[in-house]
Amino acid sequence: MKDVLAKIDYDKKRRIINSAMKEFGEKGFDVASTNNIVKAAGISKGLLFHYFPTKKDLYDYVEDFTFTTMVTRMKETQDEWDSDLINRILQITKIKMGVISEYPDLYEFGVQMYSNKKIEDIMKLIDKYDMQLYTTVFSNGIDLSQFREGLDPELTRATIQRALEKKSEEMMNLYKAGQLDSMDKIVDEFTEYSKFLRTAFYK
Amino acid sequence: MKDVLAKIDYDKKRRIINSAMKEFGEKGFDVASTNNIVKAAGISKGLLFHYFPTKKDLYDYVEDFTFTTMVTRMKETQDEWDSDLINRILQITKIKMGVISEYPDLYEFGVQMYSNKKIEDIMKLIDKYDMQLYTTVFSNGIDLSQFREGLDPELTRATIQRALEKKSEEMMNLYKAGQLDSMDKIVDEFTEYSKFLRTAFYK
DNA sequence: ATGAAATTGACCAGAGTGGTCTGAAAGGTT
DNA sequence: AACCTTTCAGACCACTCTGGTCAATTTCAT
Repeated sequence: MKDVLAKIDYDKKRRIINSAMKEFGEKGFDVASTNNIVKAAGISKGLLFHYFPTKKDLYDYVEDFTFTTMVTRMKETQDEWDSDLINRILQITKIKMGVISEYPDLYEFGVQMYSNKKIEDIMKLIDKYDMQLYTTVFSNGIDLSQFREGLDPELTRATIQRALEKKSEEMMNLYKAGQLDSMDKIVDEFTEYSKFLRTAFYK
Repeated sequence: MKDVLAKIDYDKKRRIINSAMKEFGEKGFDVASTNNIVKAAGISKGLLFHYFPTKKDLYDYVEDFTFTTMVTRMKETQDEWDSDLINRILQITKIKMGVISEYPDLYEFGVQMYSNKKIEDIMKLIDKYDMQLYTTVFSNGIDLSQFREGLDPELTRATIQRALEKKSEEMMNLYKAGQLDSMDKIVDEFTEYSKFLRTAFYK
């Protein structure tokens, strides 16, 4: 499998991965149909099973690909991470956007992946892919002394994070509904909104 | 259909509705299996199709039931709605919790319902069930003059709403994962968190 | 021209589908 | 008890779709 897989044309591989992510992400492993995947990817059924002997092999490959991609992208920028919470969230959001614009269904696939697993299995994955650091990406190394006096720093941190995450979900929904032309607009509005949060919470 | 339906034993009806909500909510109309529904409801296939001539009839009934339940519950408390944003959100959250504890899968079914429909069809439903008021439940009749000077009132409103919604999602996930024993705990922690938001945003 | 690699899609057995139908059980009325 | 109606069961049906196979064709480097 591996040897035959290494030689695939890059675009074809991307098409297969994207189609598989979408189908698995929408329906989960059992209900996902290989027929739909090959149709969406524009290849024949025989070819898919030439590359991936079984449906499960395809799923495992996509899962590994998803983790590896996210971890790699985050590691690349790790030494530039800001200690200011809002800047940090902006950095991570930009990374997410970058990945999503290349693999539009990676995120939904990731969500589906998590929701179908027991907590212990998720722990194993986090361990396997060296993601410990990223589970605390919004708290580790963050400077909490910038917030206004009289506000509990940890609650302030949590609130800023919640507000920005919800905002980003709202924007992503608009984008998916086709009511937002470019991803850059998301980052722009995001930056604008974070100014308000600074006046509300920062010294 | 209607005449035969009116006579069903209440518990049996509730079992059928809950099973149908769960199956439709998880898998959507096409993939949902009537076999699974009857199995979960503990009735025979013949009986289900005695009450609901087709799968579509069952789906329509559950959809109507979901809307009607939500609207009714909200209308009941409408005249007590608070003009204070945080109190209003607390009120609505309690209503939601009440419904969910009676029909655990109603909420997921509702989400699924929306996600499979075009915007225009959703508009029709909102119209049909007289839900216009509830689409603006967190902005209509809210007193924005209580917020601190120097903070944009609309952005403040949106931020409080985002923070509390995200918080409630976090709690619901804990509850679904079995890490939270009672729904009351959710309301308690919710109330506690809202104190912080008051010190941060209110005069 | 030749051999190897990539690619196709008709095909398979099996599982599962929504829905039907015969008839058993339960309950009410006389 | 006898009879009728309503409620319920589950085997059964025709049909669709599944993951996976494989012989045949195309592509391509040599």
